[in-house]
Amino acid sequence: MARSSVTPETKKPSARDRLLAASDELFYNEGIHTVGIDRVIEKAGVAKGSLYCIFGGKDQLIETYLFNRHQAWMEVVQRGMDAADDPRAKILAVFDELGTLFAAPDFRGCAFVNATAEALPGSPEDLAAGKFRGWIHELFFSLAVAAGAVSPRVLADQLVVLYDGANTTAQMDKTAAPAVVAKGMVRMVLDSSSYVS
Amino acid sequence: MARSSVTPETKKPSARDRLLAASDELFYNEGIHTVGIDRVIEKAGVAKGSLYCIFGGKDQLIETYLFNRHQAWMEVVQRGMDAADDPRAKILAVFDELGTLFAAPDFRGCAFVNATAEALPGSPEDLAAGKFRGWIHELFFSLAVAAGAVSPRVLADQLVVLYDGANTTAQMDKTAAPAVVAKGMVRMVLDSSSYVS
DNA sequence: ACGGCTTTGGACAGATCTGTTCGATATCAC
DNA sequence: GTGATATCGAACAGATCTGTCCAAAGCCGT
Repeated sequence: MARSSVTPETKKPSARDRLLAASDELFYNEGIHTVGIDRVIEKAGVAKGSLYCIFGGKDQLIETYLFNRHQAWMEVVQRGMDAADDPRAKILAVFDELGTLFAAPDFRGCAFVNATAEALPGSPEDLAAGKFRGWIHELFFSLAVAAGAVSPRVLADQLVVLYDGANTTAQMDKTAAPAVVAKGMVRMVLDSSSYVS
Repeated sequence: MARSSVTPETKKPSARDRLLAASDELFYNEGIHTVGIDRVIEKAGVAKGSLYCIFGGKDQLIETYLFNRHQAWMEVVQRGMDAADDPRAKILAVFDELGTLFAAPDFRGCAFVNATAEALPGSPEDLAAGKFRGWIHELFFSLAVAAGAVSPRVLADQLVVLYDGANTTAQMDKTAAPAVVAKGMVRMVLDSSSYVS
């Protein structure tokens, strides 16, 4: 998944990349606190010493894991929005991307919501989640502005709730349907909010 | 909070109840895997032997913790709905209760969503979350039917997404506002869905 | 007051966790 | 090849975790 450094596509990935791939899968699937370092290095096929040489500790590994998740998801969303022309279509495209995300067999909810569930305030997980939330809010606010909504703040808040709702419902009920349900409500709030253009 | 057995209100609570009060606070605030048994028994002021005599192990303590959370929340919602007369008002009442929940200083999201974040499939947490989800869906579906919606299934699905969205957004952004935002969208979907009566 | 039950405190076992250390080995640039 | 660097393997330390055990002390109904 999320490659951190620019590694040539040839040969076997570096220890760092194998570590990141393994921690991504394990942390996401089973939870950050649930998974020990030993599980990660075993899956990555990397010596424990290398992990502490490369990352310095579990905390930094977690940080990088969340950073890469953030980065990868931003890129997916960006690509989805690029394929749409007008702001309204871009907003809907975000929820389309959510739909394909939910349909992935290993979907287990938003990594940041899950990390927050087992994070103490001020922990690396909490800080990463804060950055992610900032991005989400900026994304929907700028889209709401671009869409020419009379109250972009209101529209953005609604979109955030629908985004989070789709995510959580899909995770808890193990179905991709909430993406469609949320998209319907997105159309509703878009229609209810008056446009300038 | 959630008292499990019928204990007289006099004197100091039983070891079992102190254990449940402590685990409720610790598990909810810091996560289930994050908190060890020692923390729980220390906060409860109970010997470790008592815990294993009363509950048999951490798993059963977790089960009871989640069971009581489910029970307590059901009662709050029920009381809120009882104070409303028509189905539409009952639906809105659920989101009002969410609002006061979010405003509580120790709100940290839905206990079942958080538990699922660190739970493996088939674990006690996962099973408890499944029961909770069943209740949520039944609740909104029966309310949708009672409200005379043309497609109660559709309305119920929308309400579930709005419920989950309000919860998650409030948790992640540490604000009670999503209850109001969601309530606005609830009115929207209620108005869009045609009524028989 | 007595007997049954709960609870206590603390020691103990075994597993697992993070993190450290270090000599041996693989890899790669030159 | 040679040297620098990355990585390995494995043992080790110290903390923490769940769970067990048991004799002593407290509590409660009768």
